[in-house]
Amino acid sequence: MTLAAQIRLAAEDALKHLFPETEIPAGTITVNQTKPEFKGDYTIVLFPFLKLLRTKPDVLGNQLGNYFLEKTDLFTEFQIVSGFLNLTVRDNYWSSFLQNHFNDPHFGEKPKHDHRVMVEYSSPNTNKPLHFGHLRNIFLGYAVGEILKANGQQVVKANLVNDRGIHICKSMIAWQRYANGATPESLNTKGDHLVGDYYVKFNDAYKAEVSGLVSEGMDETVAEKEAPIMKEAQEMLRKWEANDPETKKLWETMNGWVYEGFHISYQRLGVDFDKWYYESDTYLLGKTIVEEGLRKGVLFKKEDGSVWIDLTDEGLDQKLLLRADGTSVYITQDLGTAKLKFNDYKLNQSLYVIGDEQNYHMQVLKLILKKLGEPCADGIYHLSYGMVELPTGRMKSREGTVVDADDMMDEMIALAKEQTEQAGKTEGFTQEELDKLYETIGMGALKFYLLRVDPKKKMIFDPKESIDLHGFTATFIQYAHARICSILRKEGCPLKPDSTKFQSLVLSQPLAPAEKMLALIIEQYPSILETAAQEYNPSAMCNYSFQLAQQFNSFYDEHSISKAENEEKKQFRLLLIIMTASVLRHAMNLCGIRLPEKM
RNA sequence: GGCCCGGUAGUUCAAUGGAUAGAAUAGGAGUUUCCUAAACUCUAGAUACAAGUUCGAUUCUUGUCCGGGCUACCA
Repeated sequence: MTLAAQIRLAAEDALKHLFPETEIPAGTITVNQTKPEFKGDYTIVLFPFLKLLRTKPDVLGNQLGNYFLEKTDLFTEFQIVSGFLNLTVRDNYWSSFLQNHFNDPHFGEKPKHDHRVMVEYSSPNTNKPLHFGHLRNIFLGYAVGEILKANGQQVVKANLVNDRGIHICKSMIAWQRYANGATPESLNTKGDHLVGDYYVKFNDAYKAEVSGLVSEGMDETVAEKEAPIMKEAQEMLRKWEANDPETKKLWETMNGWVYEGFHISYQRLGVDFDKWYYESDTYLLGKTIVEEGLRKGVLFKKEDGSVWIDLTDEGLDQKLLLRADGTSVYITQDLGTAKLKFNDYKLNQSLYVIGDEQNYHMQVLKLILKKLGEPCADGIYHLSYGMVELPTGRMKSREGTVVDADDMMDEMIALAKEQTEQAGKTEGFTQEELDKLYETIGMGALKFYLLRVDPKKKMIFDPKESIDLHGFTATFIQYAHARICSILRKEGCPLKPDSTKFQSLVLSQPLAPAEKMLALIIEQYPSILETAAQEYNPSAMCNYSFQLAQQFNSFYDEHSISKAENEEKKQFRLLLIIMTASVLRHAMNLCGIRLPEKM
């Protein structure tokens, strides 16, 4: 149990003893870290109890404080400052805490339990390569999955590939028209980029045909429907749905190219999936659910035969579920897929990492399932995140302002190389080690940059200046970690040392503020990890890791480890930095960020 | 029009209803005979506006203003 939780329990216990008549409502006990300008380590806020217990802050503070000193072994003293009870934690608490946990590479994790959750993320279309906006989704989904795992949940990471539809047909048509049989091999291109290029070519040709028709006097909206290339694409989609062998073959070939490209990108991004769903398998699902809904009277049929649900009670509109011709729409297949997921894995919960422009869609999806009485409805959670925008606004493929994901990775790694060389830190590395280091630094910076912000907030990305390797970055944390490793190497102390070595440590001298603060921050890690899981928020891990690295740097500057004042101090500080490194590694690893031992 | 989300230093981000609103970066001033200066120390700078609830509001409620998203028989 974390110290803050222990203090909360102790306070609860004290209040029960001191005021047996009064019931203290849950949640009224607030325990905070003491502000640096006051003496003490943790603070209990007294205000909420004053009215309830009809007492004064000084009186209550003294009662509580004395009770703690008498009944627990946690504190050495307390101060009362205007309604706040500031508690000073016994130094030996920190040393024994470190001795108990420094050797545990899983510090902060929770035991496994049988809560099954699926995290669906990435879910790309197969008509174009991944871009910068997708990266936020991918890192977020991966990190949330890992964070939930560390909290003991059974996680299935899933990718639902949108592999069919008119957009894919557009690429196929353009390829047929213009490619002359070109393949990724013949052009020496990544397959996803090749297919994306023909998607762009389609749009160019389409635009040209429309403006041609307009100049011949056709109305623009009519021209948009009548352009031959668009009609070809629609015809191709019909053939696909009719299982035309030739169309299917081309579709399989081109999708195959895209998957090869995606797999390279995913591997480089360091993310993985336990389950792949393909829309070509799932797009017909959902119709049976609709039929059942009709039988139950939850849905209704209009005169033309189309099927609807009325959500006006919930402040929403009526929503179409089946067209008049009986074909399904987007949300119909989502209903089916939602149920499929729960059946496949007996899930308790199903997370969808999807951009916030689909908030309404996801709300409707959940609501419909609820109205249909599907048990999976309650487990559905939309992990909504804000768009990544450029200073000039949204990225638009039509305007060519999309930042390609592969390019972005290359640029970051190049930046890492440049900065490392500039700082003259390449000595003592082989070329192979250097390349690995640049990748670690570049990818780390990219991931941290996208994860450090609260997911639900939209973020602005300025390709020219946004990404820095100084300040609130992964590099800062990586550097602190490398420094620790360097010290440990020189001290002949392995990263995961023998736990018997430090067992005899007893403090005879008071801890310096920088030492104590570092231990205090480390001790909070389990509660940070828990909160990050509850809120599905990896930015908590980033903020925390940065704070920890920052405190380490201050400590490092002020106190020497190798030349500590005496052996006792040296032992304590070694424990401190071993655990600092271990927690940093753990926290960043959950975000997919690696920390080098040397940089 | 309706619904949803956001508005905090010049900029990018923090702050379970708690003390004098924290960082980073850009700006100013310093630190290297000593474990990695990709670091450290000091300095200056912000809650859009107005009411309300509260001992206490960046946080909760309402209204106004600004920005974004959604509101398809597209996926």
